[in-house]
Amino acid sequence: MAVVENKAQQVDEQFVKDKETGFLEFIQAKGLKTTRQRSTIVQVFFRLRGHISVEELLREVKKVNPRIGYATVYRTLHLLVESGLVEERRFGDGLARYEGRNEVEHHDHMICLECGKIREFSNPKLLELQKQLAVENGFKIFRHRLELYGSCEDIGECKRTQEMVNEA
Amino acid sequence: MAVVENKAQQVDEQFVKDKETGFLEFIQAKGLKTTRQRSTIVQVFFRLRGHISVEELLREVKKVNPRIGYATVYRTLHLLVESGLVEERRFGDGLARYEGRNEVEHHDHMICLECGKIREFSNPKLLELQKQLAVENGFKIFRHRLELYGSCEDIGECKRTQEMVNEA
DNA sequence: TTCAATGCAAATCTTTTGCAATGGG
DNA sequence: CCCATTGCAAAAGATTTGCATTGAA
Repeated sequence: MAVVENKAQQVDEQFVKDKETGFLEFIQAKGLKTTRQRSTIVQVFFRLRGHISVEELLREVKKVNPRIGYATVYRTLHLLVESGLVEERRFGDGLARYEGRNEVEHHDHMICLECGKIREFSNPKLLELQKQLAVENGFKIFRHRLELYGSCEDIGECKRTQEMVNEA
Repeated sequence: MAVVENKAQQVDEQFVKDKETGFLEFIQAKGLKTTRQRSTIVQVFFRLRGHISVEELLREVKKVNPRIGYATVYRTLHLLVESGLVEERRFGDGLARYEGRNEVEHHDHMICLECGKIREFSNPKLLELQKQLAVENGFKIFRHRLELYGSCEDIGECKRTQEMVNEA
């Protein structure tokens, strides 16, 4: 088991390192400075998976360097978005979440209103249809966002999760 | 011209009255009270078109009754959303916008990042495809949101708008 | 009469900003 | 050395809430 974890960690570390390199290139191209704080934040961010809120990120960042505060995390996150490595999302609760780009090429979201689980999906026909509709309207798409809100109860996911929560 | 405006106003008033009735039914079904403020806010809201921010709504509401404040507008808006007559939307600038339901049955949005214009569109094939994808994932859709971000420059809308702004 | 609704101000929550101190290039 | 970056705290902006007063049923 320790071996498997090490393997996974190595893969992760390569992924994280690539992202960090990409960010440093962006930083340097803009004539900005590389700092310990920025490196820490970027590394911690790309070790996390999913849709990360600023609060979650700061909590993890503080484990590495407790002196880093909200301001620096916000500022670095904005740079990450500007660099194109990260996307900002807002799902309804008024608070931004951030997601590393290219974890999967592109995807949309199904958000379960019962259990809060967020599932990712993607479909080429959908992209094609969107592009077609844009052309019909003389509109050029830079990016899009599609969110399906509903319930994943049908496949028992919800109930299972709820029960696990209740049992805990 | 005055005649045309009257005609339009009459149609509007019928629409507004229908919405208000629907809201009062909801209020009474919940055992809540109908108040002057709530009527005012609902009427003013449904006379407006488009994607209305709380600030915009309050400004208009104050023209009718200047004593009404943010709190009541927020609270009434929440009731309207709960009643299903109104939908809340968030486009990226961190501030909620509200839109009357059924103005058009359902529609999605194209948001121009150059000029900020928001165009509505809708397409049955899109709905069909979404439903199909949901079924494949054992997911039941209650509602969805699709936003295309890009540019409407191609059809000259942007430029025209920009020039008008510059000339002003 | 009773209890929900209102209006105001204060509180909260997320995000941004000013500024003195720090530190990269 | 110079100027961008940091950390803190204060500010800003959107939304919610506590509470005394008002008003609908």
